[in-house]
Amino acid sequence: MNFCKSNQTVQNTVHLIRSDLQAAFKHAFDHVIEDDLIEIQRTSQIKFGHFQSNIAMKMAKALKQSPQSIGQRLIEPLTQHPYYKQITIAGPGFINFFMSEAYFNDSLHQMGSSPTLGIQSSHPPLNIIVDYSSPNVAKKMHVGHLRSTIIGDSIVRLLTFCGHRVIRQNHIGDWGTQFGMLIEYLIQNASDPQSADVTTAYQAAKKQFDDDPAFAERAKARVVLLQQGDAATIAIWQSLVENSERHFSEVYERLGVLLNAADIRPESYFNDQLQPLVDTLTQSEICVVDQGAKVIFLDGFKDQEDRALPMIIQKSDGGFLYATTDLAALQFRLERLKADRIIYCVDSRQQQHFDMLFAAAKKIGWIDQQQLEYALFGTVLGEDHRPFKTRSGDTVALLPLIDQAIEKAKSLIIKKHPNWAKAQLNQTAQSLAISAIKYADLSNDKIKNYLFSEEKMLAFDGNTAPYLLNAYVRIQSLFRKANCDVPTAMNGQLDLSTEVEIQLAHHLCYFPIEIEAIAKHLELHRLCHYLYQLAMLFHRFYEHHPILNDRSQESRLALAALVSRVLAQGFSILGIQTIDYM
RNA sequence: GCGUCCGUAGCUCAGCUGGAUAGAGCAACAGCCUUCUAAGCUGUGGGUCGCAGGUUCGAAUCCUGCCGGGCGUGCCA
Repeated sequence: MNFCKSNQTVQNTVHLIRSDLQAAFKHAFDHVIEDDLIEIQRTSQIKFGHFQSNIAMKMAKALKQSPQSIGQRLIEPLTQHPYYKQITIAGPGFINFFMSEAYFNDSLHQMGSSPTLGIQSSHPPLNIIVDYSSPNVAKKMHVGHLRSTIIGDSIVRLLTFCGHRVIRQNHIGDWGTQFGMLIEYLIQNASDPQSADVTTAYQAAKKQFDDDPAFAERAKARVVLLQQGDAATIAIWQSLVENSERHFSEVYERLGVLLNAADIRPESYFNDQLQPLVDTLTQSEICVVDQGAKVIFLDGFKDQEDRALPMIIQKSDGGFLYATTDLAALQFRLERLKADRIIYCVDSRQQQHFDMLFAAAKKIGWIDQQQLEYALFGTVLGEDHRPFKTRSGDTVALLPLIDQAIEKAKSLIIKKHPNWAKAQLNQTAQSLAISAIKYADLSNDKIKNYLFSEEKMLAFDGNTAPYLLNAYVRIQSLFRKANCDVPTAMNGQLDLSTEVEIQLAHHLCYFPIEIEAIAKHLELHRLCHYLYQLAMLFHRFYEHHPILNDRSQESRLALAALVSRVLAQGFSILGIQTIDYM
């Protein structure tokens, strides 16, 4: 399956080199080698040229010749194409290709004339479901929801950019026994469920549940009322849900993520389907009764005593579990939403649960060609390398965390621009802080735990949002000074002459290929790394070359314009807002 | 115990399907603003890639076994 396709000069050039090598091989050794045996890769260092092939080393044994002599015979007939500037044999036998200015001019021109920077939409588009964020009603969103929300949002943007039909699913936790005690507590204290501070109420309810047996009894009875659909109970529950959803919306809006009310498909949505689902699975003997519970046994899962560990889908008391809801949600996504690919953006601690879910779906026979996968992520750690908590040991709430980052950004901006108007200061600080939080998360390999450091994420040096945004801001400033804009500058004639310009061009050309690879494996940190290198190369270019009022102004502005577009496109995929001043 | 993930410079992290002398940033030291945003650029020092085997022309990368750490492991989510 193709998740994203790049089709432009670079890729055509890779094909060109490959087929040239193939022809040369046939000519020199009367031997046909298969396409996929000839890898063409980007060189590790600029002194080795722009592309390289290791085919001479691969074939040395079979041909009983040294890689160097094989390489030598291969490159002789290769030197004709105007895209090749120089071809050399080096090191243990690499064939290094140095590309010509014509190649870079053509590549950049083609990229610049494409509205999608050379990325071709996937045909046909796939229905891709991204399950992310998934906060719980009756709890404020906290740092534990941050990664799923940010990573999921970026995955949605990435796959949308690649031309897919992406369906967001926010599987919020709005059902379960805990609502019995919460509702009972609110009734007892005559609290308004629309406006109550649910986190505090929840904690108090839990405490009373543990300490007061009479309350616990009433809470349990309330669960039954809720499940039976008692009108008064449902009304309170509904208010609680609305209360929480307003809070979720506020967080999503402040973070600038795409999730909205229409993406919410809560646990309660599947309530009616749980019993029928269990019954069907029982009838087909996929689900069996074990120790009083209804379970599905799956190969390869063991408990602590090395016995088969089943997935429990109905408790011995008749209650359902999150495995049941997830199973029903999966069925819904496959059958009703016609999912081709489903991506669960969840904490890596849930891996086993989802392994079981996927295995169950296969056992039931729901899965044909569709792909179930997850974007697993590690824990957010504090500077002490322990899970990120407040000083008192509580989970860190999201809104105060965002506010704090904004304050920090403000103080940094004031140092540089003491005279900025309040509105500009606030707006820039907000953009910078949100970008910093997102970028810090996305730039780390998501499977690893990551260290949350406000200091580092807002640093102006290194692989941070401010550093990248600064490259963008510098370009916008250039265009203001030149009285020109990006689309106009894009039409300028390129005339690349220096090593730094060529390096920048070479890196730009790789954008579509990077995006293609990133979309396949959902490696967002790789996009960050790519953009970081682009920003670094641009800063170097900017520092070493005069741009305005230089005889190369037209060419250099065209180059800057393309950098601007690629940065902006990259930021857009990461969910980062561009700014024009900082 | 079993499963799973992680282990790369003092610190935070890259290293793509195996490829050349393992790369950035921070921190340390030394330079660069009468021209486009110095929130920048240039240079120096710093690594037994957890350990040991194996596969290979070639291993941080693949395989096996250890060591260390996180997480999960039957009716919570």
